Amino acid sequence: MAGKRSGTQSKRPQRKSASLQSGQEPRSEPLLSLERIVATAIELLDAEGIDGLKMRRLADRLGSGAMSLYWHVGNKEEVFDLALDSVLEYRGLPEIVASQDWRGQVVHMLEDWRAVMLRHPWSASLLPRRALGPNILSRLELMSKTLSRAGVADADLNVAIWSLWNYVIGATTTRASFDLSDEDRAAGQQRLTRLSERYPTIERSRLLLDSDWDGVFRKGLDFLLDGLAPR
Amino acid sequence: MAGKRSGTQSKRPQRKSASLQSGQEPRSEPLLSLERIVATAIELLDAEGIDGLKMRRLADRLGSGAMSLYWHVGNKEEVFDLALDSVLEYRGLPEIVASQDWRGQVVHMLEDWRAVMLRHPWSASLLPRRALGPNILSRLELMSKTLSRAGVADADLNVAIWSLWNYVIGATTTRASFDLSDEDRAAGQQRLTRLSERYPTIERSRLLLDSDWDGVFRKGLDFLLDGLAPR
DNA sequence: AATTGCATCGTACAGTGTACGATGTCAACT
DNA sequence: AGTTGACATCGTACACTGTACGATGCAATT
Repeated sequence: MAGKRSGTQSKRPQRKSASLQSGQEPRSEPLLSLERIVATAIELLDAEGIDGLKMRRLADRLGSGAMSLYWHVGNKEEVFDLALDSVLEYRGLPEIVASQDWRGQVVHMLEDWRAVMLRHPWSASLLPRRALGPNILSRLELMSKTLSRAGVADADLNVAIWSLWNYVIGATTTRASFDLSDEDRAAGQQRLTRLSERYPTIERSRLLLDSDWDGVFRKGLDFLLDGLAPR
Repeated sequence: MAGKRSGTQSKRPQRKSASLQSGQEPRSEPLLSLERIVATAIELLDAEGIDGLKMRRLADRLGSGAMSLYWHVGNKEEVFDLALDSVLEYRGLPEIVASQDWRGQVVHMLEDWRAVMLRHPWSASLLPRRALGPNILSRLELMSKTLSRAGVADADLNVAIWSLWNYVIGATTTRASFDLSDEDRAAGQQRLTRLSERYPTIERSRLLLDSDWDGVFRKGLDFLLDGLAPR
């Protein structure tokens, strides 16, 4: 086995989860905290992409030494996990959740999801290979509840959820991978037109060039929902 | 700009594409060749995962020095690109392609796609962040052609293709991320049951535990196809 | 024999994540 | 007041990574 991933609990000092019961402030500004680390990591990821996140650079932005981070965090992978889950927190709109239009709710939840991941393109390519954090699970839970209340039978529930999940994940990761730099984009287009005679159908429909991503997402989602629960 | 990605053509020596017209054997066994490098890289990826592919280890397996690889390959990223595209080559079954059952064809192509990516789990997490190679484009082209022949209007073609693509990508990446080591699996399950009171619906449907992945994939795909082209 | 292009390799370097221990800080207890 | 000990920060060091650069061998051609 080559597995070297550490479990959920490490034997590191690792910092206790919040104060036990001595409910007093940590005096003034902690200088370093999990929240600040994660927030700054997200900034850095947004600005520099997935390969731009280095522990030293993160520490620089925080005005601390590199090794100081390891008091709050077990390793770099944990930073990725926390950043990903943090970004995916669902700030649900109560008025929509309270409505009876379950289809509208589902569409809203999924479009919100997609919007978040497109705002932070690194999250799309990270999601497939990281564990499920609490915010991700919350989104799944909320979706389950909505579908269940909408009358989807328990037997079909898992199929419905996974289908929608798959669709969103696929759509965002694909979309994110097309959000490359202009340089890459130009190179890709050049390569494609050079090979256009080998892919005539794709070329004709201009599949890769001018797809209306938002519209395509919405229409495909409608098709999927039609299949899941014909109206 | 932090972009350091190289374009399609590098100014490296890089090896000419096949022999020009002096059609003679390169004497005996080339010891090193693009094909052998890619094949060995796939072996290594299968065995050690995405982080297990190091240039030195790859060279060891090939019985060569590390730097020798760079004659055939521009950089490590190119190895990923080649391995990914190589694995995704479609060995279509003519009898199925020739049939008139377009829905069967589509299902077959997508299940084959999924099977390939589950056989090489690293490919699932790689696909979202790499460029589209010729084999991937071929698969898209074949799908386009099939759907087009099936009577899907040009206006709906892109929606249909992207929806199916999204579904497959999402399903395989999700599935692959659940194919962790037993250790991780145990830790995840433990964490989930510990938090089960916060996710009652998920817990009840056992969404994360005993989903029948193959069945779910097939059923969801049927739903999607129903929506795309009601029978 | 000399040249030329192909292919391989050894060495070296600039980064990377992080192990380890030293050091500072502050609240609580004696 | 003095001591302790948990919390938090940091400097240094190391193993390991991708790969730039130049030396070296080798076959075919001149």
